[in-house]
Amino acid sequence: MINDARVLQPEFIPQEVEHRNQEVNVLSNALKPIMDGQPGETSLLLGPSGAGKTCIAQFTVERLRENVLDIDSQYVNCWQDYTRFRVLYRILEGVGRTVDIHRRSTPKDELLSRLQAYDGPHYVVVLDEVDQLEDESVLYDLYRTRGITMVLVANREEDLFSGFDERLTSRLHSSVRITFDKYHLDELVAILSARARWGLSEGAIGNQQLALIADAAAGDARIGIGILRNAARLADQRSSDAITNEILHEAIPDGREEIRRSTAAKLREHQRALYEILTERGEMNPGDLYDAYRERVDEPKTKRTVRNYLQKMEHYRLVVAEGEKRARTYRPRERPSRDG
DNA sequence: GGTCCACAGGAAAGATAGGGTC
DNA sequence: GACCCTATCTTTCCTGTGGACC
Repeated sequence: MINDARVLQPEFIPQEVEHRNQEVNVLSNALKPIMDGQPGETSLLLGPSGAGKTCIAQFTVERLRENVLDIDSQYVNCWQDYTRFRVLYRILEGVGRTVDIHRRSTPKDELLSRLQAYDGPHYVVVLDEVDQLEDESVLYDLYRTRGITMVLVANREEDLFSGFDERLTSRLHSSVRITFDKYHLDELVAILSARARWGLSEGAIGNQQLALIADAAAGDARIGIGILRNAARLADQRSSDAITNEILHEAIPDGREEIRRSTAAKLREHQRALYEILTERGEMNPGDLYDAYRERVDEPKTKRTVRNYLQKMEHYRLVVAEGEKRARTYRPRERPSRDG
């Protein structure tokens, strides 16, 4: 059933992309000056989750690397590397300059100085989920660093710029913007069909089943690929030659839920306790939530720390905070539905 | 309108932990 | 091993805000 499991992984970068030629062309043009030894234009990729932003950014940079001999590139997920130190560290890592940098004994200014002293080939840095950065000043520093071209990936422009200071906003306003829409049903079917062709044995899945997955994914390619992966795994476990409708009905809820589960799995003990309380009880006010949290854990953190945790979980898109001041409530973010 | 209370979130200080130096 | 440096996490203190109650 599964010939190549890599193509069903979310981080897989395909050799060819479906239905995003225009976006690839715009980004390629923004990066084109690099081919002549000039810096590329800062690019901003915007759009909803699963619309192909990350994939297109990495695909285009890879294609550039095939055409330019002297070029370095690095992908940084700001969701995981959200501090200034970690972003700079990850970028230096991309050019092998972290050998003697230690997490807790190297001042972050040293990291920036080292990056500014970089005199190697032109360096393209893809900063994914850039709206999750704790300290956006690192973007300004990177903007001013010679030899670095930034490709920024975010969901919503308003959310991104709301946290930036004027200096940075005015710089980024002149960047190349590429907006991604959700995939249409037939586009998603084509993407899934390609993945099935590359990763599964012939005849493993039919068009009707692909359409079912695409319909359930509601325009989100990550969810669609997740469902396909789950379905293939289930079929494999049952020694079935093909993914049937029956298998799909089992795989669809799991595929939708998988992204949230993997995010929740990264939470620390106290954060997870809060998240579990909210998923068990639904919407709660901060006081009740804190009381329940205190009962659940052995050594509870202070209210202020819990507020920080909740803020972080809101950023992770696990929790929704509604209302202000005394009217504030928290609830777990609903499962993605077909209605979006 | 005044007061109380619950809440958010900023600032600063303290605690913690990893690594370097002597 | 003691001490220093640093990033990161946590706590404490504080201000501002808005709803509830009188």
